[in-house]
Amino acid sequence: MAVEPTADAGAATAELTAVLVAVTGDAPRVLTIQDGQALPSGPFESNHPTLQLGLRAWVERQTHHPLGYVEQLYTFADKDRGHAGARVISICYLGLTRETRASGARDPGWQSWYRYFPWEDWRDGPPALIARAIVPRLRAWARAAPGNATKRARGARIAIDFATGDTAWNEDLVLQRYELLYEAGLVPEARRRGAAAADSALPGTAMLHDHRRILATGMARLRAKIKYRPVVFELMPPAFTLLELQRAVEALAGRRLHKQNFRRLIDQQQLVEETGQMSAATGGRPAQLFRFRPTVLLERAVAGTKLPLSRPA
Amino acid sequence: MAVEPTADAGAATAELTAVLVAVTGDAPRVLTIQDGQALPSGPFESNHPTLQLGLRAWVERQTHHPLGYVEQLYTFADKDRGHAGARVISICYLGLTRETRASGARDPGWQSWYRYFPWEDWRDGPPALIARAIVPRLRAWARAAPGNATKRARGARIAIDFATGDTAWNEDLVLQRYELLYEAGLVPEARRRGAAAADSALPGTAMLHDHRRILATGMARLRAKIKYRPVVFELMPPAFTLLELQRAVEALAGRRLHKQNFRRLIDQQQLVEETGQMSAATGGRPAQLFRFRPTVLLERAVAGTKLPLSRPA
DNA sequence: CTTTAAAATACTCAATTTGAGTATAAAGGA
DNA sequence: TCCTTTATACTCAAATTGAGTATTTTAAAG
Repeated sequence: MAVEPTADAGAATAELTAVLVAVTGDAPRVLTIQDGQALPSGPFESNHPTLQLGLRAWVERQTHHPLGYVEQLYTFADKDRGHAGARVISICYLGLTRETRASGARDPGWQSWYRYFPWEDWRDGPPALIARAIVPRLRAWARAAPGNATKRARGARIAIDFATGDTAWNEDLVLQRYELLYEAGLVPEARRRGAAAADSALPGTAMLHDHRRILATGMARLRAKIKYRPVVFELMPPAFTLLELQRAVEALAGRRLHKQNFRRLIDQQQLVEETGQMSAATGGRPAQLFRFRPTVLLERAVAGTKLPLSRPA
Repeated sequence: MAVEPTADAGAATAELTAVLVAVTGDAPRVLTIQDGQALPSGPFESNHPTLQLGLRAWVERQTHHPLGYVEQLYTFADKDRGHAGARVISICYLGLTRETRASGARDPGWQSWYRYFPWEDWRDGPPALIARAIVPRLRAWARAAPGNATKRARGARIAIDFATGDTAWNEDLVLQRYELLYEAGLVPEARRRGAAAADSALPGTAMLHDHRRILATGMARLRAKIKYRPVVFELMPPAFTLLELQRAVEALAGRRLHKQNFRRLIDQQQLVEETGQMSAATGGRPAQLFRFRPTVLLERAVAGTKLPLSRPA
């Protein structure tokens, strides 16, 4: 077993793809190119010591944004990823960066990620399109399954992923939901492959190649992560109010939090400290401005930064 | 930004590396080659539709083991990974498989992972070598740091990773601990690079290339995962007693569990069902044999399969 | 100057979950 | 018959979690 790679057995081309996330106000943003149809990606240049540094340099050169937290997402090397012939290995990263408002001009590259996944935003309750468009079509697909076992299995997946049964909505299942819709032929990307022909389109913008799947992977990872690691920090400006922090988390998670409990947790964990300054109130009583405690940066590998995502509803 | 990859900008060679885990009795095993000095790896053959299928086929051909759960771990493409010249992209996977006892003959390829990380096994309390050998040397390294800020930062990392302060031992930090030892020059692998020269060796077998780091990554991932996903199942035989299940989890986590609470959780989550048969008792009162409920396989993407890893001590 | 809306802030409370026990039953071997 | 080993049944207190009420502070609208 195992072995020296022969000269060209594993020959391939490597490229980087990035899911760069920022939060502006209450919108979770992702950086796109080609009019919102693709994620930034490019060839992997081999003059960097590590992949991660290569990605950092590349992103910062392209976007002029400092990149806070970076994490590897997934590596795809599936056969028909568009390019025929030589296999392309695509190494995908998730990157978090501070609010983007460059200089007044809204950069069109930063899109709300709910543009691509409208069913993922439950901040104002269950999106109507789930009950109206998604579930009925998925049910039809389940009924059309070959055997009885398959029918049941599909039904169970629908119940779990879209909370139609007694289980509550689970915001982490972004990728599973996308894959379910893909298999059911409800997204246009599915048409290219062998899957069932795509029905009339569902709301939600498609992307080129498998970029929407990559975005789903990034969203799922980030949503899972904010529950036990203080990564939101990377998305916040140097000083912020607690409500702004809460709104940022809500934007990412796609659901509302209980304000009092959110604050209880935040100060139990001693993640922030007062700056002494107050915010230019945007309506009500002025709020204190906080900053992250410097030790958080070090401890970030550890503490259980659980966030009180509220339950069923 | 972004772009068509040019002809040879991202040229590279791809190889697969696998961390294959099994549990026999109370030993967590990992499949190795070259007399326990390396993880199985080989060139990535491009005639498979997806990476994962490629890995599966490759592993099953090499080891004649059916592969249960497979998950991508990490992709390395760092410059000086041994081979000079062309960059090698190494895509690493974690794979779980059933108990290995092929036919009586103990396969020497399956090694206890604590052979490589003796400080990670806390099942019989804190390993003596931590207090005796590791912490003193790490402290010396911290004292030798250039600035005061660096000294403090190193001290904090030691406290968190090796539970010297008031925080409890966190079994998930396998990778962080390895990297700390690496930076401190306490593992022989560090000698090759720029890091401080390795001291007289610490207990724990080293591996070739960066395979020990990859193993650490796999261990960390698996330890984190068993807490919220029912992946242990992939490691168990078709029928097993609850104690055997508990021992398997303990083997992976490297710590003891509270028996009664473990069982409470197991049946709250309805993960198993009785087979009706009893085990050939190994000493005491015979135990019932259980099997996993078939639905678990489907739901495995979901349920919070929390395991009661016991606290501080 | 009063009213109102938008927040911040301070508490309370019940239900669950968690960690850790004690007590008892069943089996086999010395 | 005693002893060891394991299974199994309960109990209990502490901590955590989810959800609520009540009160205060400010800016802006009327």
